[in-house]
Amino acid sequence: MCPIMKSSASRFNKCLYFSANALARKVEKIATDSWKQVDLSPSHAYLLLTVIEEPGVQPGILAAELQLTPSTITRLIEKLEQKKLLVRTSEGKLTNVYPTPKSKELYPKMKTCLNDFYQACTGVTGEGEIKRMTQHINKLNDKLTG
Amino acid sequence: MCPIMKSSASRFNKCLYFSANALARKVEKIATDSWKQVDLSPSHAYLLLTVIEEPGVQPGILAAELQLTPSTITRLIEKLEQKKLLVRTSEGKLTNVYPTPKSKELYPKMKTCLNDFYQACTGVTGEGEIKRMTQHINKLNDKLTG
DNA sequence: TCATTTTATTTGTATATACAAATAAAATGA
DNA sequence: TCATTTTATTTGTATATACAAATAAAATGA
Repeated sequence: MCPIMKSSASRFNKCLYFSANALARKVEKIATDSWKQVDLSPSHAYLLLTVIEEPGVQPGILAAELQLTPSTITRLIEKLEQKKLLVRTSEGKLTNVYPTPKSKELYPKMKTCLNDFYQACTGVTGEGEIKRMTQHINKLNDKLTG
Repeated sequence: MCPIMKSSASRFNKCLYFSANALARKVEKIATDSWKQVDLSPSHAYLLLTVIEEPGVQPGILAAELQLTPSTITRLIEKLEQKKLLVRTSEGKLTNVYPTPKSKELYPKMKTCLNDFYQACTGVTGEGEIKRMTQHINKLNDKLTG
């Protein structure tokens, strides 16, 4: 590869498929590092945060908020239940998810992780650019969902 | 959820982790649809395209160009070998990957898929915005790579 | 009121990808 | 020149996620 090329340069760097995937993987890695202190993967962490902040939230709501499918939400909840970080109660077809004392105890540390992640991102290119970027991506997301 | 909220709106829509992942999954889905005509997943398709255009390319080069790890490249190659779409030859520690007649025959159809994907993306928000977006993402990717 | 449809969740299974370790060849340098 | 280090690739295993089907409860409407 030509040494002047930056890392994203390739036959496909014009292609949104590559750019979007590469970005997601890199951000995933930064997030994974940030959440290591509490021994949670990013998606488990965000789900748990949501449950702590909205006790009793239902899986369907979690799916909508985290933009994941219901089946993925079920799998994440199962794992966190095993770790005694949350509990499920069922009534009819509805399920409510609640934090446990253990996870509530973890909450301040999780806030720190969230902040660490944000710092790690803004450290690379500056707060303004990350915010703008995130907004742009959100707007595109909305259009692609439409 | 407040009905005025757009789909990306949630407690975390300020978070690059969510935005980047959600975008990647949506783009992945559009790409998957585009490549269905040739019965290939997007990553298999892009790898195969690269091999057809650079016969003899080595796995390490593919990893760099497609921004995937070498182990993922090996796995993709194995699958495409099974489908008789490419072959590997080894000499010492180096491996060369070549297209087969079958894959060369597929090439024009693949070009069509590539174009379909591009049309599907630009159809949503316009060609200019997709190009700008992709460039911005690439720039951020480069910074995150260090 | 009860058959039908819709909604919420879970289960079975598959795909995409990565990390760490293994393998094996090539390059290096004392 | 040969022991050590580096490089390229593969293998074993794990994680994140989705789709389709199953389940089961609730809502609907004739």
